[in-house]
Amino acid sequence: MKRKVTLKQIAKELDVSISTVSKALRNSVEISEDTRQKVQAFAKLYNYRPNNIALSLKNRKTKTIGIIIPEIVHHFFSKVITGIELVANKRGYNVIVGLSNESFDKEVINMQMLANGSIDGFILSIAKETLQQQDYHHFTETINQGMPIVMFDRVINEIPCDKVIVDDIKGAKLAVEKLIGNGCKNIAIITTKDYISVGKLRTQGYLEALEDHKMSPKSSLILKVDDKLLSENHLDELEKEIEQLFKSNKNIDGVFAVNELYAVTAMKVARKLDLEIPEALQVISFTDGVLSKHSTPSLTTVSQHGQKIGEKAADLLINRLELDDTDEAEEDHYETVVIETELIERESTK
Amino acid sequence: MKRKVTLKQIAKELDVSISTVSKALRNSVEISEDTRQKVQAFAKLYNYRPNNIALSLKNRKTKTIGIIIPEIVHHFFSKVITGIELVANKRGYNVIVGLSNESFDKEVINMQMLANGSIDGFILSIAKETLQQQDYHHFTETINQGMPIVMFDRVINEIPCDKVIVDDIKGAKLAVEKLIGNGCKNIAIITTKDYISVGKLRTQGYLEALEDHKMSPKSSLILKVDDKLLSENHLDELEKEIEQLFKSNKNIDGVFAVNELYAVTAMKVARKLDLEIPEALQVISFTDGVLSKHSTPSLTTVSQHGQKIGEKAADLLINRLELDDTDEAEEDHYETVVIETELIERESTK
DNA sequence: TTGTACGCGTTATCAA
DNA sequence: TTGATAACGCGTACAA
Repeated sequence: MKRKVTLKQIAKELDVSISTVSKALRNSVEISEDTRQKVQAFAKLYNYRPNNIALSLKNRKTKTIGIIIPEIVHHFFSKVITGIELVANKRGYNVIVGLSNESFDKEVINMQMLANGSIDGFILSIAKETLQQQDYHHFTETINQGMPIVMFDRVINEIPCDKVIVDDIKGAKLAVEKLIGNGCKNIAIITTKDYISVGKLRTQGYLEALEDHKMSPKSSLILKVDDKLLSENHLDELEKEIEQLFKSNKNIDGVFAVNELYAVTAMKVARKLDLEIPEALQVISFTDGVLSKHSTPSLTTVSQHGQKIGEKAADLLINRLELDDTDEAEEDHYETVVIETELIERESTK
Repeated sequence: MKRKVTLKQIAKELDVSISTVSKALRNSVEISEDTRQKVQAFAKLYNYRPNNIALSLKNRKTKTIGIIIPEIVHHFFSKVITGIELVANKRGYNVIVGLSNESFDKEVINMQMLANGSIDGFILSIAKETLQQQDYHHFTETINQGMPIVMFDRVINEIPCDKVIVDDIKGAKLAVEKLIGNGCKNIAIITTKDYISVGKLRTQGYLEALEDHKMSPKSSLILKVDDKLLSENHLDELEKEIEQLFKSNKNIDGVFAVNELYAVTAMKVARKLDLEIPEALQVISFTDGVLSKHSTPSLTTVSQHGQKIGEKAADLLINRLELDDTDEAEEDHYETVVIETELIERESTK
């Protein structure tokens, strides 16, 4: 077992100084052709690679991006990571992942672990618990220490950082307008409690679309599901709530769900109640994931382009990391990029 | 913007030496109660945290695990990551993720990037292309340099390292025997080409189950799909192949698919051909993911317990990393842990 | 053309 | 009880 070879070892072996080796490897003109050859040959033979950690310490940058997301078993988030990783690697960065598991404490701890030199900046989406508690000191502190953050999807406007979001309101409007255009008169929404910003915004889009078309929203058609029910363990309760919704509003002919799971579950309940899709009931969901594509019938969705979000977030972060320190104007100017949503029509609508 | 505070700055500020500060913070008895208090108060005020990179350089370990997987937008792999992250964090490690995107080159490059000091060891699942080319030098080289690897799911027996696998053969037998027990006489398998080791093993389990029950396998019932068709862009072709299978073998009454997508697609084709599930056709799939749970009908599956695989892999790796260097017996002894599969019965079987 | 010295932030050892 | 020094691996300014 040959340990990783260092400059020092090469130097000793070849009986030259460390800096000579270093220079020779970087093709410095200071070094004679002769020794350069010799050193490079030796280095190649022993498969020399500079130690990243030493470089990080020296350069005071790690070329690593920290990602903090609520969970990874989630089509949207893993798409975002794919996008981040793609751009990061292309630009010479690595990606280190922390999961908050929707918990405030884990989010804080994870950020602390990574902020102590392990990474150059964060890309993150905020945990539900953090959003509820509205305690954002760990973000501001991180930023104050000079470590940039890019937030995506679940963001806080007040925090000074770059952001990548989808236009949830517009996307929701798009969906609801599609239902209206298809002749739906009584459109229900299945959404989350308001402290989930995206849920709130999508609800807002729903309401705006109705108002724009002179359809007065009815509170009985707005189902705000407790997000505990999002967990796989509470599908039954979710079903019951939706069944209740359908039964007490027999005239529902359109459903807009703020995520795939709600939509798929709604379709399941509809089937149980013998509501034909899309004839008697049309369904549109936010978030274009695997479920939508492969459900029966397949779901019309508002796609958020998760990968594009990740790519954009990574570009924003790396751009900032590689800003000239002199450019103070740029440093103080934060961008909020909106990634356009897209309506993908499938079988659940006419 | 206050930069991260270092020992040096604290020392200067308090007019003591760096080593005094260091010791005071680690509660060394060498330091007087007085200065200890003073230093700790100051450190707390300025929110001092030791720099990870410096520690890594000094200790020659990073407390970071490198994960290389083919893709992350995949229920199984993200479950595994969840498991790894869980154990890693609990044991004080971070997790850095590289995606091979099923490409040999990206796998090699990613490993090289990380192996230069960024991490202490790898947990990985091998890219398809690597399996095809059967070029494993990057694994052996990494191991020879003293960096341990734990492989999961897609593994190579010949490589000396710990491994975590599911018993694909047994799992497949379980599934096929369930179909046989339910009265199926003509069971088809939809699998991958043989170079995908898990596909091959699951096929073997299928064959063994048939033979154990004196049912002679028919080659016409074995559909080996080109894995190009696994991509979302080629669903049509996949459907056609499966439709062809069903049409030329009208007596098929059971299908065992080696992954969810094949199974869901098979069900879709079955519906098109008016084959009732589970009355006329029963379907079982390997890999328990979101699709299985929410498809119509929901799928009976062989669950691989991805999270458990991740947890075990992380434990194996960290155990090895924290082995006493003296224990050579342990060092040379590699373990292969088999995570039991479990048949989860849902609506697609009787 | 080559080598010395320094610093990145930390800890361990040894000297004062 | 405190401080100076070396070392982890690297690159570079400067000296030889």
